[in-house]
Amino acid sequence: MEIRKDPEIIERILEKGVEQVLPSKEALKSLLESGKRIKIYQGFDPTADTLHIGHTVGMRKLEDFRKLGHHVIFLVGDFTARIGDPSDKTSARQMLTKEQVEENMKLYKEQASRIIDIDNKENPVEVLYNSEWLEKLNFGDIIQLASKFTVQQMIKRDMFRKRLEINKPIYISEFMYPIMQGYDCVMMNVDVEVGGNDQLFNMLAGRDLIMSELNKEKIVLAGKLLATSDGTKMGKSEGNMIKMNDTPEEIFGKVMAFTDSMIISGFEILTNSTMQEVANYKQRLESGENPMALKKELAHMITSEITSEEEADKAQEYFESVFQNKEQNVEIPEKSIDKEEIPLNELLVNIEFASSKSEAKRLVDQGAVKINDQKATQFNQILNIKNSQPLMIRAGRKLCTVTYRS
RNA sequence: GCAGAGGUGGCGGAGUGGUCAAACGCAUCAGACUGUAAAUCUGACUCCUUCGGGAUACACAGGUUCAAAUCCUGUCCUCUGCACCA
Repeated sequence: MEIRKDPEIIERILEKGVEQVLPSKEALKSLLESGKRIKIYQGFDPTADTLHIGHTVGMRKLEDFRKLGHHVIFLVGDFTARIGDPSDKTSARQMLTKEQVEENMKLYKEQASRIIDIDNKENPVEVLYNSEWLEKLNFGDIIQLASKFTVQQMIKRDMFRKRLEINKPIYISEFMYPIMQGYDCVMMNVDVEVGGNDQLFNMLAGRDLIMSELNKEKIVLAGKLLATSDGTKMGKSEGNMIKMNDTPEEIFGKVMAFTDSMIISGFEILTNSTMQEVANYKQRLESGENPMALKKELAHMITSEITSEEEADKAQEYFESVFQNKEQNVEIPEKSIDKEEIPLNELLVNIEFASSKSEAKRLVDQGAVKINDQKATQFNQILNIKNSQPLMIRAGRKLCTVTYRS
């Protein structure tokens, strides 16, 4: 495998969307310029049934490394997912079962391949599962590993310290997570680990471990996190997180709901734009261009990179006509139900616009629900689905048409 | 192990026998205003309901009482101090 030293790609790896590189950017740079083929990985824990946009940050990095001809590993953290990463959790989390994890894992590879060329002919990405080695460890091995770390090291970690301060429990199992991640590094014998900045602690644990086990310096590349102006991580709530299996319309809409202060970092972190292009966007924004227009460009770009160009065009058209010009002669998402007649509140639950009938009722009471553009007032009114034109239902920001399916 | 404190809704945190589906704050959702932005104002925020109500709920399991988040007993868990330092 020939190793390329394309300065543009190297520059991008080192700068774009990068929070920090340890021990230093120079170290990584000289490694990339050495012509040696290096091994890079990022781990993804299948704790949810889909990857989300935050994952694409690291995947873009992996793709750049891959393009240069390096050995890239996409590690599925099927074992670690079951234990749970304590990062940014204020309280310990529920462990997942093996079945749940397997279920979640199914779509990961397909979704990742939208960003990374996993099956590339010349330089494919290796996909590994960490249960392969973690499952085999016995108690003796684990003690052996654990003895490489001290409690002092562990409680240096910000979130553990916070919990200590507010007298919240910290379980020993939570200390094991960084150790497992470190062991991954050792088993794969990697040179570089990529991850979000929230993973810094875990990644550093691996750095120490690989140093003592293999006498090798692993470089850690920590990516920026998409954050709002007040520093809170974006998408912590389910509703706003852009998932890889969202429809193009949803992706576009969710980007449009970004706070203005996220636009520039959105271009930097979530798209393939070059640093120069990002600087241009920043320039345009500062010169007083309507943030909304820029946000639309961002939304289009993100949507097309996750789905396709045509899908993004359609999503934009949909967004503009439905939400901006309030037109209706556009194709809107269609849902079908198998009931001939149904009360409104049940319908809202059925099409997942509300999670319970009580909630559906509340939405109606608050004037959030419209049927064919008429505000609905009766939460229990019976709708005839079978013998009518498709109904257009809107609840807050959500919109769809409902048809009968026999 | 001993002693003390404590476990309340997504989170923080009031409440110490009835007026508590639980103050207040944050988060969230909706309405108004907008650019599906921010800020602001308003409302909602367990579930079911024939919209009158009903059923669950304040760690868990029992008990006292007309009535319990609130009192009693047991269990589990957390924190602090002391002891232990294998």
